[in-house]
Amino acid sequence: MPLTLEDIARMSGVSRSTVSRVINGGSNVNKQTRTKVQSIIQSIDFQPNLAARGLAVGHTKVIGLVIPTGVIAIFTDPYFPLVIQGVSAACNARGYSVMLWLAEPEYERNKISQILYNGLNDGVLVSSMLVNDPLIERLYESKRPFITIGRHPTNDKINYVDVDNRVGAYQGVSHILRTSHRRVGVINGPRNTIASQDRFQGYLDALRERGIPAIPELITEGEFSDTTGYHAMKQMLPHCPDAVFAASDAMAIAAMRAIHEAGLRIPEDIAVVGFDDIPAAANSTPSLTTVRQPIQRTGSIAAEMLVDMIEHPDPLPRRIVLPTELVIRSSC
Amino acid sequence: MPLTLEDIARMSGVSRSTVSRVINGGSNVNKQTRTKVQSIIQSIDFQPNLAARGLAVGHTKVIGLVIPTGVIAIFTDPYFPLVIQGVSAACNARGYSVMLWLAEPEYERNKISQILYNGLNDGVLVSSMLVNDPLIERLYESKRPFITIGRHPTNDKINYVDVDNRVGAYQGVSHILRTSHRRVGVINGPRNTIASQDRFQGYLDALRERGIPAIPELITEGEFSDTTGYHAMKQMLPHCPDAVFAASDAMAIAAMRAIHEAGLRIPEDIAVVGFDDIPAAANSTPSLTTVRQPIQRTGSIAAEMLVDMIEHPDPLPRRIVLPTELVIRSSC
DNA sequence: CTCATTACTGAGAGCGCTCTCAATTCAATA
DNA sequence: TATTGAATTGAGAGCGCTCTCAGTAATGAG
Repeated sequence: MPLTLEDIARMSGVSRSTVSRVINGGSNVNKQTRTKVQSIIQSIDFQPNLAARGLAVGHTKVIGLVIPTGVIAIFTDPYFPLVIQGVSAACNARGYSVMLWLAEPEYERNKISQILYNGLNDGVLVSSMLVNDPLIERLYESKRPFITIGRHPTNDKINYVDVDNRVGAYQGVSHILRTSHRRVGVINGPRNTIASQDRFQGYLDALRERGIPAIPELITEGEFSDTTGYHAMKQMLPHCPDAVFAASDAMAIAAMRAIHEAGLRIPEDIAVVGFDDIPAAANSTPSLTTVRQPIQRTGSIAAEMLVDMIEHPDPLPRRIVLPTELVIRSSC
Repeated sequence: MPLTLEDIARMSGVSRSTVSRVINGGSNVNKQTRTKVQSIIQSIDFQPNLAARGLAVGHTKVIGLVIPTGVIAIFTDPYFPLVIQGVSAACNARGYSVMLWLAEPEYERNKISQILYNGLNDGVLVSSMLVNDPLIERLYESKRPFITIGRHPTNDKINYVDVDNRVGAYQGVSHILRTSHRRVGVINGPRNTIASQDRFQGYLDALRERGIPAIPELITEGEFSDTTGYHAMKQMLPHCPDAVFAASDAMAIAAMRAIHEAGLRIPEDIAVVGFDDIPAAANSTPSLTTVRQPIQRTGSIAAEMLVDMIEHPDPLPRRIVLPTELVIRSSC
């Protein structure tokens, strides 16, 4: 049986109110009383019941982190783990805890409410923006604090932190084009993801800028994962690309495998550029030229923004787009 | 402002008690009253405050998942993500939520208590057994329900689910020895991890069984991650191993890279066997022979055991050791 | 010595829920 | 019609905490 405030009060000969005051750093406590109570708390290693406190004060210092699973091959590439780590670190630093919801994408109405209104979290972070995610609509209507990781395609009232996917992809593809490649294929991410769409736009931007037409046979799609990237590349290979831009490093590395297996050289026969700059990118053979995005930082910034929103409720827009960076290595 | 039971009661012309009854499936409710209240709840999409309920009933249907970070290069290999996924899936199925604690390994006493006694979770799951983890001691003293993922080295009263690391490693190394390799190197995991120690024992078991002495120069250590595996292999190479057993696939794949860079062939010059069977193992070149462990399943079983413990408190020991499986591919 | 002021402390209501217990209704039986 | 018991409902305490408010003690000014 965990002890309660009342127990501590009894043990130190004061009232529950006073114990509460010393725990919460209240100012009106006699020095002696304070140290006495504190020492008892220390010795017994007392921890107040957060559910009760939450009930009383109206917030719990817990945030929900929602990651839609299923659609994208979650956890096959290290994107989400890094996001989680970033979120977790920022929360810990601010005294918040994180509740993890790996949610099926076909949320039932009920499940959504459970996430939003359970009285257990003060706000919600949604990672991976899906096109037409019902959760977001509900979240928006609910007027509760939330931040999305990834921009919303249409509703510009929604606060988010995102990475400049379009410009990032543009940088990557521009780098390819700089070296006189003409048949530049692309392995898109899943179509139902805003990030994929943005990266694809960046690809088109770069081509358009140089007046190079996109070649339909060289446009393929994966799900950010190794396996799907591999198959996409296999499918593209017969149409003789001389370079490929993949929307994730996991797919890029898998594509390189497919290229090697076809007996072609990288970058001589086909140049490859990825997106993410995961640790494996530097270690592939050849090392992967890629567009770096600050994944972990995205997570922590999102968490910080959310906490900020929770603690200072105001209608100020909070939106951040982080820059990407082209990392040139050997694959292009 | 979220609605409360009282609001629903007012709206449907009954008392708070009755609303509570219909929400919790209480039996003594008039059919008409029930449907009426239910329809109101539906229409307004009411969700009871779980913190309040938790206070009242004494449990929250939340479990804590603790993953020590820092020591091991968490999230560089997909072990933890898979565990998380398994845990999350099992919890969702049972109506539980999971609270994630990526804890610094040098937990301060205080932080530990916060995890244990915050009144927010009904039990705790600890992944990755570290040698002498203070958290475990505290957890054990606390008498609260908890399960560790990975066995405890000494205290046999602690409930856990583990994988048979020792036998797994034995299988892997035996496979190596079957093909007349004599200079079998090993890349251990971090020494402060029970799993690493067990795998190393398995390695020694296999050698001993065939009367082959271990060669100190061929015993190296990494931290389960790519980079550390690569360096360990580099370090071992001058001592001419003819095979290597790595305690994780991430390290095995990195080792293969080091071997290739040294101009040696796999498996002709050096055979390689890994541990885990992560997706990348099947896709490496050559494809990696490895010892498969059911990571995700470990997570869900652990979660189920914990929930079981929470809901049926009894002193029965709950301990499961899952088998591993040798997956023979091209690298050995 | 009186009164005002400050410093400190405790009582008690209330957060939103559950659950026991007593009250009420209603049909069935005598 | 009176009586019984089951079915249904509401009142109210209590979960562990915070926070307001009133009370008490200590201090200083007049």
